[in-house]
Amino acid sequence: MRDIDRNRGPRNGAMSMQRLLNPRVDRRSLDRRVADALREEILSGRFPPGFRLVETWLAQQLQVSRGTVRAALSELTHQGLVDQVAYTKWSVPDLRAQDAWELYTLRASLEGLGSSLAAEAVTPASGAELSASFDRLVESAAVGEVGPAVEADLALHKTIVALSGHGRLIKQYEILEQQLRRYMRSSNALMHDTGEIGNQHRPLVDAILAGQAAEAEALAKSHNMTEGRKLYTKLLQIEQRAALAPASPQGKPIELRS
Amino acid sequence: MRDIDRNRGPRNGAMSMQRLLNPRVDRRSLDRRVADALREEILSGRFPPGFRLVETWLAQQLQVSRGTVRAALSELTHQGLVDQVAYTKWSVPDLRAQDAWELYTLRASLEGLGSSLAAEAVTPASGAELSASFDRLVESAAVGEVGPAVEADLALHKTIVALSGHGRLIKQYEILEQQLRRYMRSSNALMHDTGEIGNQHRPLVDAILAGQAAEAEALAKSHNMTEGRKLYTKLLQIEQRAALAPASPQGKPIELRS
DNA sequence: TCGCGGCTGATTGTCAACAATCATTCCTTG
DNA sequence: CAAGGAATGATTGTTGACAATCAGCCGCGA
Repeated sequence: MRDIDRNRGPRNGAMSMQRLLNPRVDRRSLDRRVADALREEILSGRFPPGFRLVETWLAQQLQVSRGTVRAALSELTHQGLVDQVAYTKWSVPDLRAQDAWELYTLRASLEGLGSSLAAEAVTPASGAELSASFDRLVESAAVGEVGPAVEADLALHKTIVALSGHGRLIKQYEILEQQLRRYMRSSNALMHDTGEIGNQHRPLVDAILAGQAAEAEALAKSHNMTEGRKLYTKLLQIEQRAALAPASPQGKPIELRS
Repeated sequence: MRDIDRNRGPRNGAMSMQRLLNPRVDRRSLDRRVADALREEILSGRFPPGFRLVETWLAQQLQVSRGTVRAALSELTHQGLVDQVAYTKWSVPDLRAQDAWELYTLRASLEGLGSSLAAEAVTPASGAELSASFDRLVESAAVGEVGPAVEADLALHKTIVALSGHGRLIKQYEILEQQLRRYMRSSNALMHDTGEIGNQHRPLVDAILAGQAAEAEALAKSHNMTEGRKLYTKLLQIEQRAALAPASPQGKPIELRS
C-alpha cells in the first residue's frame, strides 16, 4: 500500500475548463481517497478476511491522520467491506457461505428490477450501449482468460442496471457488486468455461432490447439464482470441510499460526 | 432539539447483570446517539427538506464536538437522510416525486424477496409472530387514527421482511423504511380509509403462512406498487403545480418566504 | 453594462492531543 | 487449583485548534 497523493493540482486559475468538464477530478476529500485505497486492498485480498484494521497503523502507512482513516473505515463499513466492533476493533469480514447466499439472492432481486425497468425504458441509444457491453463480454470470453471475462461479466450486469435510471437501485447495486467481487476472487476456480458466457447472457440482453419487461425480469432472476447457487454450494462445502478440522470448533474462521 | 445525554451509567461494577442481558444499553458511541437525534429531527419534519445542517451550529445545540456531529452526518448521508456537497454544505434532501417512485419500486422488489423467503421458511413460531403483527394492524385500524395505523402498517411489513432471515435485506429495508416515512408524513392526507387496511394485507399474510412463496412474492409486489403509484401521482401533481408558479423555474423546490 | 479577478466571511476538511474503553495478564483469595 | 478482580497496555472515541475550500460580494476595466 502506497501513500495517498496529497497534491491537488495547481492552485492558480489554470485548468478552469477541465474543472468544469470534470469538476470532481481533484476535489475528492482525503478520506474518500483513503477509502478507495483501503477498498482496493480489501478487494484484492491483500487485506484478507479477518484482517485487523488498526487505525494508527493505517494512518502511518498512508501518511494521514487517524481521524481521516476513521472516516474512511466508517464509509467502508456502510458498504459492507469492513466490520466494526465498537470501542474494540475494525476488521475485514469473513467470507461465509451464508453471506454468499445473501448477496446472490439480493442481487437477483435488484437486477430483476433493473432489467424490468431497463426493458420498459429501452431506446435506440440505450440499446446500442447494452449491445456494446454485451459484445465486449463475448470478446473477452473468446480470449479465454478468466480475469477479464469476469470483469466484462460484471460490467454487463452493471450496464443493465444503469439503464434503469433508478438512482437508489444503481447505488445499492454497486455496493453489492463490490462485496460480490470479494467472493468471486476468493474462489475464482468456479468460473465456468468462458465459451458459454455469451449464450448464458444473450436471452436476457435480447429481452431487454425487445422491451419485454416481465421476460427480462424473470431471466435476470433465474440467471443470478443459478449462478448464486453454484457459488453457495461450493463455499458451503469448503466451510463444512473446515468445520470438521479440529482447530475451528464453532465455525470460526481458521487462524494460520506461523 | 435537546441535549444528548452524556451520562453512560455507573462506572463501578453494579449493573453487570443488566449489561449482560443487554450489552449495548449504554455502550453506543456518542456519534451514533447524535445520529439518532438528528434522524428524529429530520423524520419528524422539524428539519424540513432543504434545511441546511451547519456543523458548528449542530455541535453547539447538542453540546458535542464538531467531529462527532460530522460522523453522525456522514452516517445519515449513507442512509439517504442527508445530502453532502463536499467542501460546501450538508442539507436535508428535497422530496421529489422521482424519489418516491424509486423508493416504492425498490421497496416492492425487496419486500417481494422478503415475502418469498419468509414463506419458504415459515414455522409455527414465526407464523404466530406474523399473525400477531397483523392483528395489531387490524386493531390500530379499527381505532381509526391515521398515525398509529400507519406505524402498524410499517411494522407489519418490517416483520415480514425480518422473517426472511436475510441480514442484508433486513438492513437495506430498514434504511428504505426511514426514507419512506419522510414521504408518508409529508403527505399523510393520502392515507386511505383505515377500514380497508386489514383486507388489503390479509392475502399476503395468508400466503406467507401457507408457505406459498411465489404467491406471497407476487402479492407483496403488487401491493407495494399500487400504494407507490398513488403516492407518486399525488406528489407529481404537487410538483407540476409548483412548477407552474413563477418563482421556481427549473423544478427547484419552493422556498417559503415569511 | 458585462465579465473577470481578487477579497472576505462562512463552512467544511484535517490534524494531533487527550479521554474512555476493552482484552489480557497476573495476582489474590477461597 | 479455580474464580474473581484489579493493574496494564493497546485501541478506539472525543475534542479543540488549524488549514483548505467555497459562495458571494465588490470593484476594476473593457
